[in-house]
Amino acid sequence: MNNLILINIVRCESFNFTSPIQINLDNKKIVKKKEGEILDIYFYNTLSKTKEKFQPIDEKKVKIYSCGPTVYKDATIGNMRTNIFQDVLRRTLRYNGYTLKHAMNITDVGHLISDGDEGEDKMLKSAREEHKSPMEIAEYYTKLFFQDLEVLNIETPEIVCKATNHIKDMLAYVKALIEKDYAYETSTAIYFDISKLNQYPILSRINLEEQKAGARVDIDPEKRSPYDFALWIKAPENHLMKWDSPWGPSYPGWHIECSAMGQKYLGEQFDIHTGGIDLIPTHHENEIAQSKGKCGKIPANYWMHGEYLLINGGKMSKSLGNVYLIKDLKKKGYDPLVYRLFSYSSHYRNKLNFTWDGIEAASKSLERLKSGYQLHLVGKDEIENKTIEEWEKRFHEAINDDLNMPAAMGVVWEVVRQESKSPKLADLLAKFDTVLGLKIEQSIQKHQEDIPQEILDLVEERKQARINKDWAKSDSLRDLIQSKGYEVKDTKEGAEIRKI
RNA sequence: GGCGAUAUAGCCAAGUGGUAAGGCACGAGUCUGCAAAACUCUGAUCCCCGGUUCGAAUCCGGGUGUCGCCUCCA
Repeated sequence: MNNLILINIVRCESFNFTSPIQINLDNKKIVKKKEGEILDIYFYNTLSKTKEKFQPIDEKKVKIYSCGPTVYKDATIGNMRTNIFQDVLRRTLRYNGYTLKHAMNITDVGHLISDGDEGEDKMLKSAREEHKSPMEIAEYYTKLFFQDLEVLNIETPEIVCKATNHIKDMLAYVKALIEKDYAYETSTAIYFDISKLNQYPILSRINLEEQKAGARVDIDPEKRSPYDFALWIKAPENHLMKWDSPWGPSYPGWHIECSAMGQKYLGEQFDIHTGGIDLIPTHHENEIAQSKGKCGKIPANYWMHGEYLLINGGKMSKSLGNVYLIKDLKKKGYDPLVYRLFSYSSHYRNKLNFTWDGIEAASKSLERLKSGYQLHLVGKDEIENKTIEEWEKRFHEAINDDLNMPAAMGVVWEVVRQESKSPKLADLLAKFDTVLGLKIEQSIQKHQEDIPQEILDLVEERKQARINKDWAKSDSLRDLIQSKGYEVKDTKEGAEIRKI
């Protein structure tokens, strides 16, 4: 096992634009606690199905594990909703004075698919379709993923770990499970034996006896229970991604990477485990099973899950052609931070319905928010500290109440709308923005197309006409510009041109 | 078939026992050569039926609708 060899992996060394561990310097910016500012935090815990008071293992440092992206395809705005939720969680904990140790995996080993191409690995499918090596695919999509995080102002976790860099750790984990008799070998794989657990499943209230096991999937006759899951899979001959192991050329199962890396970086028990709601019944259930088998413990004390983003009231799917990416927002001229604000219109545990009308509404809101901030910045009114403290407390209570962003935004708008304008209120909004992450201090980023010289000339001509107060000419030029596909608006800073 | 979620103004959405936050749209107004932007103001008794209570959107029972999961999935 010490002589771990990569088989058939092309250019795996080149996949190093992110090192296994990234240190995020931003994490040093800690909001200091003042006297009387300490408030309890409450999180909904999927384990208990209730909202619980948050009590970290360490007094000051919170350890979090997030299930990260599988990098064989584009990350959708749905994926990004979960990432925004996780980022708000980070920022809220820091607002409360905690430091963070947050680990996120990059799944660069594919998993079995069951929708048609039986047994073909997703990573390999992408590789075949795009005529690239699996590592090139992974590198490409990982890069795109981090670009999305950046434009959404989502902080990079302190630790980012790739599955393929931790094969050794996973193998050790599986070996330990076999030694403790929680796993068994068949002709095709190493399976986890759920009958050895005192309780399975833990997160879902499902009676396994009543489930029609295997009704929609072929049952492997060698499995002791239909719910036993693969820890390690023996690779077919033509399989591209495989590693040497005590069971020959093979590759890891879906759940083992999170267990192995989570334990490696955060220990046998840490504070919070996050992910999308869809991970509950299978992935997180099995992660818990693995950890109970190896360490006798549930790995995290709090399990937090983000709900789905719906598209026009239904599920996002390729077949319906309603899969949207962050770049689609940019194409339509929206700052991706508009999507971030849009996500605050609903609580993270509720479904949120994506519509372009909703994005347009959020876009207007973001502009107004920024404008409100600017108005306060140059204000001269006096505001009592007591009033500010009151707002601050209400905002703080909202975010500490299981990240209730819609309620928090209510407080934000009260401050924005406040009749008395004062830089103190601008400061308050800036403080709120350490959690919101909307960059309200910056002017809005318009993703404008390059404006042709012809249009620019017409705009200049119109500018002269306006100086001469030749309104008829000015208006006819505006019509002409519009007929050529551009819209011109007069602002304090001059004409603003936008492609229609 | 099993599990779960949800139903609040035109749209999005907080609120979990004391008489409905907020955003967008609409409308009115201020400003502006006009338009746009910006700013101010304006709207709902909470899916239906029954119950508990001094009092329910909020608790209980029964309906109805919508959505998700049970297969890889944020």
